[in-house]
Amino acid sequence: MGAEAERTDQVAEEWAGVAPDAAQRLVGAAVEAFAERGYHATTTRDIAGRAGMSPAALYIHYKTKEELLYRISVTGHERALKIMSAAAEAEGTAADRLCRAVRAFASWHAERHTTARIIQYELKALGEEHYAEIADLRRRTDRLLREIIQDGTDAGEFSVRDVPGTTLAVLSLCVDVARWFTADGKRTPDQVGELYADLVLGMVGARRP
Amino acid sequence: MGAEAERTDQVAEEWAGVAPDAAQRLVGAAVEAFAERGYHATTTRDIAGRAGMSPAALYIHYKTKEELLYRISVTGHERALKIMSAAAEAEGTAADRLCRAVRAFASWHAERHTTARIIQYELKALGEEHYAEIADLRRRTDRLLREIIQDGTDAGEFSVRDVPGTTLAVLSLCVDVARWFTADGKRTPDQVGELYADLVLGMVGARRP
DNA sequence: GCCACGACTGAGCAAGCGCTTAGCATGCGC
DNA sequence: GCGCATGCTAAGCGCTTGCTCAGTCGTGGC
Repeated sequence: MGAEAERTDQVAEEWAGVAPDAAQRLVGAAVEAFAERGYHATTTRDIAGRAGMSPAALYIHYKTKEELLYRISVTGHERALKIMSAAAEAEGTAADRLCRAVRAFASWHAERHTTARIIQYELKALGEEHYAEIADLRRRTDRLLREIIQDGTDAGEFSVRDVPGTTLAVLSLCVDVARWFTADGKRTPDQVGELYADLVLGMVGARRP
Repeated sequence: MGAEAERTDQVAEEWAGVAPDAAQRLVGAAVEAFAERGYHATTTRDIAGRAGMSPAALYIHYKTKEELLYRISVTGHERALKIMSAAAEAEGTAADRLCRAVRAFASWHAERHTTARIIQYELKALGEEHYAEIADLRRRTDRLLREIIQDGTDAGEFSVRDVPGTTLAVLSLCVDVARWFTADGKRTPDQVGELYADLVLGMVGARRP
């Protein structure tokens, strides 16, 4: 199986919950097209074509092209938030939780770099109300990470001068994986997660031995 | 003077070398428009309008809309490379040079976040030949940073397990400043540079006291 | 005074955009 | 067998896009 088909399979799996089948194929096609060319450079004809349908079919399942972006954005942000909250609520020291959080968050941005690229770099293309909803999900993700870093700092595990600034930097580092990661690069998503967890522990002054 | 006019002034200053005046106003207008809405969402009418000219005037000074992006991209990448090479060639320990490099590189991405946003996030909109030229400038920037980190690791100043991976992460961290930085935020570009230099020294296991 | 020339505009072209509409198959309840 | 909802397509509408071109304006050389 070639890299192309593999990715298509992965995209399909990611949207397995969407029904009916045509709607699922459309959202999968949109993810691929948006990630490849950007939202504004993607045409509704392109999306429909990739899904094997006529341009008009798109509008039976989605009101506008922006709604497709919004659905992708909500699903992606919810998944990212879930990953972060799973790590935040885990047992263990702050260093354990930070390590888990960064490893999972960074490797998700590598593994699902197509979806991640869209949700991180096409925010401005969302409508105003949709943007506000997404911004709330983003704030919640940020707060979870900040709390871990604050906990570690309070407990003396970390040595961090600027907790909000460091939180911002760690999030930014993980998010930007979606920009540079490619499936044919020399690192697997897991390796990226490992590397990043190690680097971030260094950033907060709690490098593991 | 309002924030709007201030930014316009800064943009004008950045492109002060471009002649004639109309070409300079056009490239400044393009920087603002591309950074605000993205390349594909910006129309040539918008650029010309911001420069106080008719749509046709653009084509006297630039062959296509893509040429404007290319000029912005070359200038921006050359400036970023110059910043990196100044730090790389400086006197001092590897930690000194890394600190300088990150401080200058990150704060440039904050200070000139409009230009930086374009050159970092609109690469795919470049034509093939133009892209190849830009990719070369990027590789040179990467190499300079990697050499600093390699030097520090060889000298025992740093403790880095994966030099190319860490280089990628540091560059990614600095570059992504352009995505989240806004002039009305609570951090100045210099403060971002200071914070990031400190965090990166931690990443390489050489945190200053 | 007049011409040549570069800078610029108003009008507009061909192509492509997001999206709509009318109509056609298919499959279900009865 | 029939009516009808559903999922889809072919055609195309109104508009915007990047870009062009004929012509106007202001200016410097002679």
